[in-house]
Amino acid sequence: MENAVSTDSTLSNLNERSQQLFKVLVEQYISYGQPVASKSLSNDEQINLSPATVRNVMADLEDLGLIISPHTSAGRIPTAQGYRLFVDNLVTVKPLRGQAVDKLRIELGIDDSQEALITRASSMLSGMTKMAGVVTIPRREAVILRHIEFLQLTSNRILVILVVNEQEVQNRVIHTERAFTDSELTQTANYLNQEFMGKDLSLIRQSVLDSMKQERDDMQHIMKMAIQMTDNVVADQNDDDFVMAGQTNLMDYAEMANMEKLRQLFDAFNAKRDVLHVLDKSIQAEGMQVFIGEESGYSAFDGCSVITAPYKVSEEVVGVLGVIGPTRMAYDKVIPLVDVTAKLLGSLLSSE
Amino acid sequence: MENAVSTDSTLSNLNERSQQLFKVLVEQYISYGQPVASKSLSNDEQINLSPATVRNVMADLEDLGLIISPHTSAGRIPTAQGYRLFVDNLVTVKPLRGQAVDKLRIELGIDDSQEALITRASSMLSGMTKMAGVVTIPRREAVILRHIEFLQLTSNRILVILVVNEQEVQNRVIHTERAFTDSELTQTANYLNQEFMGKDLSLIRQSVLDSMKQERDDMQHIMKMAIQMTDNVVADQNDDDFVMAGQTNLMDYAEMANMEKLRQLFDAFNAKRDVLHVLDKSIQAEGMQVFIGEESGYSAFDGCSVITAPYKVSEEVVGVLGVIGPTRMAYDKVIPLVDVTAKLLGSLLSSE
DNA sequence: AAATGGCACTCTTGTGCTCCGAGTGCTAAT
DNA sequence: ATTAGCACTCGGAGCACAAGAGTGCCATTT
Repeated sequence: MENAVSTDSTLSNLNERSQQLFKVLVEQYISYGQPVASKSLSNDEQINLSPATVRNVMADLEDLGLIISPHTSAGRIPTAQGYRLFVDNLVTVKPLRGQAVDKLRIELGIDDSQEALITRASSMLSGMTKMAGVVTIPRREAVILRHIEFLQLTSNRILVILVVNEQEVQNRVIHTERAFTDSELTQTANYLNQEFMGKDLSLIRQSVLDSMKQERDDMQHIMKMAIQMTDNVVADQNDDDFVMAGQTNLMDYAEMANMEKLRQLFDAFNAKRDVLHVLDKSIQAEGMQVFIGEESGYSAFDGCSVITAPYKVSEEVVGVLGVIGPTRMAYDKVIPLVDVTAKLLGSLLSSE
Repeated sequence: MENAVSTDSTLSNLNERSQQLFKVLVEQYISYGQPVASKSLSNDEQINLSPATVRNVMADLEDLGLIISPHTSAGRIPTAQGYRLFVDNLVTVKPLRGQAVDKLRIELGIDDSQEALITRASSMLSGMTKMAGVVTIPRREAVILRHIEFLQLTSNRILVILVVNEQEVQNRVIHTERAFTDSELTQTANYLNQEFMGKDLSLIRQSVLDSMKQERDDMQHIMKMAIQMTDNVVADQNDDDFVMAGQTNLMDYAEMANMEKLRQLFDAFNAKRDVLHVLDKSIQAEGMQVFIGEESGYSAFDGCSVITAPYKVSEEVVGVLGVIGPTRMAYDKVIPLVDVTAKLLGSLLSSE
């Protein structure tokens, strides 16, 4: 994890007891949402210390920047740094019971189309956590051409239909300088289909470019179009998309009461760019990620945590899913849920 | 308009002066968002009455249910009923200057694809009003077949690609009982293309059903599929969709400060159903509509007004667009804006 | 030396009170 | 019919005060 170093060095400043105390404090705060007082910790059955002693420890924790006091006569709440330490080293995740996993699998499994599956995964994440769920549309590295077809619309507009990866249909209108006859179009399509069916688009692009050097001039233009088209498709893959559900759940949290902040958050959701960027980090890390508060680098997300996990189809990472909620969330439950959902989604997509 | 009767009968209870007074009151409230006091009205240059006289009139207006006082020592604000009267009979709309219309046209015109056009229209509505804009995806009554194509995926899954209305591409996977050969599929596609290109889908459906009675059994199955497909396309048209922009603008209005209400509103936006239903009313009325507060029949929209206008492609209504904002909005400016945008969008879609 | 009891101190929260200003409704005068 | 005048109501701001929650620190205990 990125903050491992600083987190670990902080950790080495803490003896067993302080860690335990801190852990309980975070857990209590997560449960009740109120600043935690020394007395309240002292009452905890896991802790056999007087409030006064607890206060001494808390003072240390505060010096280390793990907790902070909203005001003199309030208890302490964890800082972003505190959450980081908690999540990286202290949280005891509560794995889902097998039964619950089965339930998830069944609920997810009832959809057949890929799109429905993604949507459902997203709304399940949101439903189970009462926060916002997000799932990216899967993107395979390889884009395999299955079929290409040209259709003349008007004299200088041609509709290109491209079937890739089993059943994704892409289409785009291309403007040409001169009119083509139907037979020219059919011929070109046939050529491309015979030559390149089953091949990867990026390979095709290269081949076509090469062959254009010796090809007769006639075809040049239409070939260029095909190239252009494949570029478009590949580009489309990049500004990929995600499905989000349960954004409005976030409105129910007290920490989101600030309308200005809430608006920034929802704007970020709509603009997609920032969310996408955060999700991207997770796909690159190839493992579960927890972003706490502004760590993600976007001010819209401060006060929020994002928990993500990439999902795989046949050993290849094709997407990410996750949950977005207030920093004060039940990490112990959400982390395994995201983990399991990613695995389930991957396996369901593979078996499709 | 639906409430014309009750509105008119209220109107007949009001003399010229009361109407004028009421109109100014609503205008002031819309401008400043504060309850309007008798003194404030009396100061207005259009009104030459003492505060005391104004108070007498206001008392009448209150008896008629047009205005209400939040508490004793506050001014008056319009009720939903009051807004209704104002919008139906009193508002002086401020038509957009020709220059502004040109600007709109140019900004809208820079997009070429239909989808981009719709999206842009929606965000322009939201941008200009600082409220939420909404535009339904256009739906033509007639669905003209341009091209159909079958593509075998696996032995019992066939991908049907349908090009309709110039450049909309629809596709769907159909499960079959037996495998078809490529030539069977090509043959069927050719047959359908030759026979039905340029025809309306619903006609095709009927023709195919008829011809199936005498056609050889072989084709039966694949024909059924084609029917099924066209049904799907038509059905898709019905559970139509809209594009919304600027929802978050609404968060900035004081009247939306209640988180619970806000959530209901956003939930309604996400569920789409209620919004769609309100928009539907407008498409049926074939003219501009103003829904005030709960008039729309959905509690999620109370405190909000929805202003809609249908838009036409070659004389036929194909969609609706509109603006959603707080009941307290500048009707005099928003109404003409929605009107003009609908006309512009219609003409741009026609000329595509 | 570590843990704790005790205590002074700080800060928030809630309550009750007063005062002021805004606006109304009514009545009597024009 | 209009208006001036006036009593009345209500919300909001300001203030003082008490109660309660927690802390920090020191002196004491273990």
